[in-house]
Amino acid sequence: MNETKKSNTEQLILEAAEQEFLVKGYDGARTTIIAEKAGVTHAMLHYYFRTKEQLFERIVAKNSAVVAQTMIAAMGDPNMSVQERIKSGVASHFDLIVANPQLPRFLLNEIILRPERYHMLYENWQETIGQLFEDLQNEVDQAASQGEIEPIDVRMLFLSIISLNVFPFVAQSFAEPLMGNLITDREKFLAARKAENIETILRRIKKQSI
Amino acid sequence: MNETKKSNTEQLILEAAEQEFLVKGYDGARTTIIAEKAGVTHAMLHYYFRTKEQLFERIVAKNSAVVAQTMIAAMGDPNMSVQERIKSGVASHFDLIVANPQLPRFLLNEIILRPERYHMLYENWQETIGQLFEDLQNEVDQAASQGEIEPIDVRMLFLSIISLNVFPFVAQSFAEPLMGNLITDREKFLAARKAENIETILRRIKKQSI
DNA sequence: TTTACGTATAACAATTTTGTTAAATAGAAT
DNA sequence: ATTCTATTTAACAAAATTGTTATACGTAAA
Repeated sequence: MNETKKSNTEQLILEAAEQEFLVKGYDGARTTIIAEKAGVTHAMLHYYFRTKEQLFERIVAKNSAVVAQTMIAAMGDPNMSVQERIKSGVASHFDLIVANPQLPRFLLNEIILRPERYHMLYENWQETIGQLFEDLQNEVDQAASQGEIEPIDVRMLFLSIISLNVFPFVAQSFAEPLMGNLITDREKFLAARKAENIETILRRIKKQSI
Repeated sequence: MNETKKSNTEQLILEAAEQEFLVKGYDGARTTIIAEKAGVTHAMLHYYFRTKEQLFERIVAKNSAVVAQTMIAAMGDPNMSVQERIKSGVASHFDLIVANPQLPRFLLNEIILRPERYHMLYENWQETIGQLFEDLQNEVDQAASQGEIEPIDVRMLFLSIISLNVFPFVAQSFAEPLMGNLITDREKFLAARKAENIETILRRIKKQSI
């Protein structure tokens, strides 16, 4: 109930555009189809957003904030022990992906296709993420030196976390037919997968008994 | 030196098409650009392959064999102990991805966009993969019951393996700017990442000391 | 009421992209 | 030499996609 500020048709177009762009990407989406799905003539689309490009920008802008959010979430809550922090990081990152399951594939593709367009995003992200890496690495190093966990490069750990959490969504339609009944009950699978990813990451940093 | 059987221009077109399609996908690729990159007139492209669609089919056909190969590789060599089998599976799967770094993103996207087109692939894969899952699950269950490893659903394990191995390539251009100097030396990073993924998976199945 | 403004429609224009064709060329087979 | 075939070229046609414009409509302010 918070998006009624803008004219109704403008909003309808934005919603249809988001669906189309997220699923089909910039190249695959068609302005005529977007207009059709929005239930407006396709001239209206150009009236409100001038070009496909500008409409696309709106969708990217709306969604790229979420991406930064997910990356930060994956670093966990600093007010916790290292293990707890990482555990909460995996969990909340996973939850954010579940809430935006189409977003990763979309953005990964668009960034590969037109990297120039996303330079500005990186400048925002780089320092925030860099700082978080630094902090977390310090914590990890300290915990490792006290024998609480195994030493590890947090960037590698981070890459593992987002790999485990994101890939099943990027690859969903690929994996589904191969996994038998594992994925059929979506709720069940999501819960199991979340637990599995947490387990995998925690075991990775767990101190090996000698 | 083994592809000179076909006429030279046909081969040139195929090579250019593979580059374009793998990077830009079906929607993003342009037949004119492919022809240009191949150094032939774009009428030649239609002369040899009639339609963009048919040219695309050729590229898909050529590459989808590799995909089946990677999945099978990820199951490891059955003539080994379970730990060794899984370790070798992760390693050789990783190597296959390194050898075809653009393929995963390409196929994942195309399958999502036009699932119908890939039904035939699944029918081949499903039984092979299903059988491999069954065999491996038996081995794992047995090893687990003897206290050698932790019990686990091999499909979950498989999903983790391909997540860890594939995602960094799918997300390369996204991750690069965020990872600082971690990725700059590609050879070094690949070796480190391979070791990291093996370690992560082996720890996942390692029997916990009590 | 009338003016002004944002919104809507329908028809059209421009551009991009894919696909075709007729005629020219070159080389091998008869 | 002639015929036949595969290849090439250049110009063109068709389709799909994006973008524009002239005109109409409705509503709120003057």
